[in-house]
Amino acid sequence: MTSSRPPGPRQPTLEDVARSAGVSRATVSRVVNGTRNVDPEIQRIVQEAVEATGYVPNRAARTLVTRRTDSIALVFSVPAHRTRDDPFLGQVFSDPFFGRVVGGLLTVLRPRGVHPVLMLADSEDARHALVANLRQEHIDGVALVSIAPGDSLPFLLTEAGLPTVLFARPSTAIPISYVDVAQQAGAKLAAERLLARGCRRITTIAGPFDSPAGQDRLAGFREAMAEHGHAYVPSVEGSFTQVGGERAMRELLECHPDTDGVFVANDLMAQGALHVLREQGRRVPEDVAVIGFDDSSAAQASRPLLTTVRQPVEDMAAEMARLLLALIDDPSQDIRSVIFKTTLVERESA
Amino acid sequence: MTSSRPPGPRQPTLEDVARSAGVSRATVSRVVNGTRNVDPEIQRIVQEAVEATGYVPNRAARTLVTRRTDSIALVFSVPAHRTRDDPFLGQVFSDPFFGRVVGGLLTVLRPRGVHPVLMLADSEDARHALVANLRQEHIDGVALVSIAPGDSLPFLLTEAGLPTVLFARPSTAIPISYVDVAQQAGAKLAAERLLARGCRRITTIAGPFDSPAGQDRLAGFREAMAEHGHAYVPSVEGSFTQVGGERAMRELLECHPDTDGVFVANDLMAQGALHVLREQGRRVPEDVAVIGFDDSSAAQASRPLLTTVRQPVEDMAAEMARLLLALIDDPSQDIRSVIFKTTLVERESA
DNA sequence: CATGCGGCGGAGAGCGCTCTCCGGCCTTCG
DNA sequence: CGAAGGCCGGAGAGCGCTCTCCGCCGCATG
Repeated sequence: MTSSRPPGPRQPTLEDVARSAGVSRATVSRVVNGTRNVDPEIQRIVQEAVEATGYVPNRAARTLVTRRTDSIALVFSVPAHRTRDDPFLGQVFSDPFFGRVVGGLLTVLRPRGVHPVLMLADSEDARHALVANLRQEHIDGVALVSIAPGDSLPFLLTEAGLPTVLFARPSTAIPISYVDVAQQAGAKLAAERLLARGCRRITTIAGPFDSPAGQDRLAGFREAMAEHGHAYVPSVEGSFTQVGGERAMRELLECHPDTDGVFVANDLMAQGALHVLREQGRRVPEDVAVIGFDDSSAAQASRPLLTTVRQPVEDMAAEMARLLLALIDDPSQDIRSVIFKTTLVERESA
Repeated sequence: MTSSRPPGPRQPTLEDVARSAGVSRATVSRVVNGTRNVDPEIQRIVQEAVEATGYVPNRAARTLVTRRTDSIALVFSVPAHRTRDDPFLGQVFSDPFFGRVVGGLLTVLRPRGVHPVLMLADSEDARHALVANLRQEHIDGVALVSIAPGDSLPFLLTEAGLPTVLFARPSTAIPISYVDVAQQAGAKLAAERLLARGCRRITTIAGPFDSPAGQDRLAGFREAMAEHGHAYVPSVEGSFTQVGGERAMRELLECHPDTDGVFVANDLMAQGALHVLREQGRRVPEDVAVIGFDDSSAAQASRPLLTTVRQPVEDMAAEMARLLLALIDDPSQDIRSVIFKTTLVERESA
């Protein structure tokens, strides 16, 4: 562990630039950071010296004094136990959702020169290690995507005083900033669409009951249905995975063979549901209309193309980044939540 | 930019621990890093002092002297222009492949306490900025996934003397370490499978001709077919995306309506191909057998389930991490390549 | 008993940067 | 014409850590 880099051609330092430009270190620093008025002529000279020497500031040195790293942690907090439907660690990341979050974050982070450091919290140990890690001040803040029910991380992080923003409402009420979509309103869009199509025997495949998204979508859907006189909507819980959706759809068809419309709480499950419907000879949307949630890539990969409630994941992630950067700039800032609107993307399945 | 953190309760430093334990800074450092023999009794005392004070080493300070960051860059280098089939930045990341690489890397990186910093190089400017960035010594090495044809980054990185490992063979010969699969052997598996099934009018949807993977899979497939007396295999170039696969499949069916077996150079395209085949009333595998490549999540999301050539992406990524860490430990090391075997995953489509 | 040597703790010099403080100069105003 | 104030560059003190060097001590060896 004591390996230092071979001496080699040492990187130029501020000192070198200063000497080359015939000014003091402080002045070079000021020019490089644009931090105070510096005589234009001197500025030019310094710029040239920087070019000539090929100087790049050393981040560690800068961080040591500013206590700023210009890095944030992008943490995915996931359940410790793999479920039947999701046996692999890899699965967490093979969900396209993951990539969309990253993409959205980067649109905001890159122009500001902030780098995301990827971290995975998949056990209670990992969560604590992570907090210790973050206390090493090698990160300015945390963008947390938690899909672990009853996750302790939001709490641990706020407790540690780390600027944190969540993707999606925390499952227990905690004073913490987050971005989310209007889940219930989204579910309502789905309900209205199904009703407008003339569906009368409507059922739903819900997300896990221990996830806020699962709860909200189900609640929103039921409420909207109730408003239209449908007092009761049969539902089956699924695990937000494709095979979970298949299993749920089978169960639903068994108990409610006359189903003519299904709201499925996410696209992955909806994709599974479509497979089962086809397998059982039901035409979609003629016999059974299907609406998903997310508008993920699965929605366009499925046949028929999935009508779904669009969640603007990239925009949400971008906003998460903005909130986080603001919070880092001023930690005393009030916590905030930003709720995004959903839209119904009408394709073929409903 | 001049925001310092409010003073607050300062983090304990080595100095604090040393004082509390009644020893010198150096000794505490030695205990914390396990770097030299220290009297067991003193070791114990120091440990306790560390616990008592809640000390965590400051990474920036450590990095400043060791020139080690314990972070690597995970760089995705992608084409500047979006293609018709892939118009969005987000798409790069919504490919499940991305997540699988991350998952594999983490299995090796985490136990070693190394963090991946996510970076995206999507333009020539971005690539140069990235190199400058890396020269700030805020990263020990680079794991590069390049899907940009003729990418300059592998060259720029080696030139800059940064420890680098590629995922997949570089498109131009460059002295650089990489991991890859035996693409041609994989394509051969597909060929043999199709032939064994009795397919006689075999065609293929190739990947982009300017990507090594695209070339190799096509070459390997053709060679294997030739070995079995099939001198010529009609092929259409696709873009490695689902709609690219659809387009290619349509074209293929138009020119070669008697096709009874198709090797598709990746699963995403194969998924598109399956849709087109169904749409045109061809049964899979009875009328047309289809084999994909990758064994990505798309293979299991499609119906019929896709028979495909498995690429052990997670294992490859893990090996990439191992190679990189070794290279970082000893930069004078010879460059190496590790080639993984493919296997045929037999499902329903062939 | 003198000498050598290995083991182990302490002292202190940086790593490269930022930032406060100071002082010189120029401008401005009484 | 003198004092006050503003602007801008330089000096220098750290930030928290590692690591080399030094010196002490205890033991083995001649």
